[in-house]
Amino acid sequence: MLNVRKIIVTSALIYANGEVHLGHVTSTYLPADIFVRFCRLNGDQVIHVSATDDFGTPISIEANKKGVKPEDFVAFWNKKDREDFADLGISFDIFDRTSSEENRKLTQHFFKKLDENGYIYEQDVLQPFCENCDRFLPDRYIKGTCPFDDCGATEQYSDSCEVCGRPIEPGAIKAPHCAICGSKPITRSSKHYFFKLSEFSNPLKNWLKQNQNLQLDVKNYVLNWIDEGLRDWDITRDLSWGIPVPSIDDKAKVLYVWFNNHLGYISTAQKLFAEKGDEDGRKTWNASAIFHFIGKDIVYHHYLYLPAMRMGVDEYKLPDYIPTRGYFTLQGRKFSKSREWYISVRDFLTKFPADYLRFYLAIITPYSQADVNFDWQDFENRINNELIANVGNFVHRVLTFTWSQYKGQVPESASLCDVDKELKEELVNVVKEAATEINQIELSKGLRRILAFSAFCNKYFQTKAPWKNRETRNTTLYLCVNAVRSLAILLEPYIPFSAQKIWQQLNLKDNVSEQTWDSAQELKVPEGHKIVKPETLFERVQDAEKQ
RNA sequence: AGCGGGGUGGGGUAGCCAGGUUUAACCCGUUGGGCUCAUAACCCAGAGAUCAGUAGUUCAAAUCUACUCCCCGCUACCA
Repeated sequence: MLNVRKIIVTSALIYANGEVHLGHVTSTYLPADIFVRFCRLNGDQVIHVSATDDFGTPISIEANKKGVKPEDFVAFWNKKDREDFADLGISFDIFDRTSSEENRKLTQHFFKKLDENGYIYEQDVLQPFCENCDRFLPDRYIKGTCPFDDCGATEQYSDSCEVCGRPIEPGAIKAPHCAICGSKPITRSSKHYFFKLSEFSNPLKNWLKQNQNLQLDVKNYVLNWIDEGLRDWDITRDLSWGIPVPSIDDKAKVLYVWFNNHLGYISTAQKLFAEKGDEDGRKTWNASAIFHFIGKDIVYHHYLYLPAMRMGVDEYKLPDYIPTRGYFTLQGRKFSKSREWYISVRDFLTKFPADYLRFYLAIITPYSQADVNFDWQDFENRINNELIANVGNFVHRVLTFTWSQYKGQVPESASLCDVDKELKEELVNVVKEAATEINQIELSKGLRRILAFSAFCNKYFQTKAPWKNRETRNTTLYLCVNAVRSLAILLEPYIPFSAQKIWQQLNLKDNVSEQTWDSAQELKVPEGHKIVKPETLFERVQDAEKQ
């Protein structure tokens, strides 16, 4: 292990105004976590970074409505999100917030640098203004009637209609009124800062073309976007909840959330490095492979704004990978909180173990922008047939056999027959092949490969029939117990809680997460080792379809 | 509308980017058999698909190209 890989993995920041739901988990947090856990087993120097995205109009409005300070509002969600992630086994090395001191500083630093380098300019824009509230009304501070004749829904935000789902052009909304007090806004001029995104068209194009790690479909999508012509980007808002624009004295003007939130990846990683005594976080950042896991709803921000800003400042390297996954649907219908068609992590965990969710989502989520459908019947089938009947069954039959026939002591191995040797070869193959898939972020394929190994083990056990072949059963069980240990390691990235349970039933030292991936191809459980009394690993799922 | 993704045995999917190594794979369901260590779990054998349609490229296409039909998603000043 001379060349230890240095890896920084970030999960897209969750907006601090609501609970973690299955959509977030599917596209971002679970894939990132599986990958990170694998890297840890693999001996890489890896950190998993995320944070809550604390600023912006919606938070400002909601805090206002509830009569609490935005600071307290986001602190509440930060705590709640942490708990949800922890219970799901999402293992962050640091989970911070974009409103941290570190991120404020870095954001202002970026603004100043971009300004110095000539990428920022001022321009007056006409903004809706509420005279009653004495404030400008950005984004979602305006509500009105959907302008499409066939819809006409009332009380819609001015940017898009929740009822018909169509985006609304600025200024097109009918009967506009202030979302706070309801009065009719007037138009007033306001000075805004713009980032010259348009100047980065060519550098962005070159970077996209030259980076071989980006998904082809996403890359083409973004390249098309660039060809249509990039517009400069308004990076300020007339709002008090945010990071102030440095060097101006207007407290009611802050930097746009999308200007600062992705800088949270860097500031948070640096904070962690500093805590570990590494004061030159920039150097470490630039020496690492950078992975930003995201959902396809934020492709623009991560493939255009983020790299352009880093290019403009030229201090922090660009991402190497931006694993992007698709939209989440529930029973074939679009996931939507406002239409009450969604499942939160918290709700799910009151009904089923975290590993069931991890397993199911991991196996149905491809490495592409294709949408992922959560179906309760399918969930039940896969858990019962692919997790329990395959993995659970193999582990359980081996351990209970060892317990009842050998009083829990792993028997001694004799010479290996061809079938035994085949099992040993399969062990080496699965360790290598699953690692290849996971390294390519093909997490679903990696899991399928491991399941194929488990199925192979069941077949092996059946073929060897240790319950009647007394002369070979010692060797059979010796190999099978070792295969169980290997499965625990291989499955740890996917189902860490269950993997640890298997580890404990095997009565092995330390935690399964502290093992090395490659050790899974070895037969490390010694002859004569004593296991503990096995217990059922998984409960079958019955009638998953409710809610 | 533009762009992107998809249409594979009864259901759900993989394979397609790097065409032949596939007699098209996997899970469910289904037919018959076996086993009884194991959570009605496990194993074996079988039935069932001209890979949406049409036309091409090629010695060879589910895989590449063009067009057509259907489904879904995205569209920057919305996190």
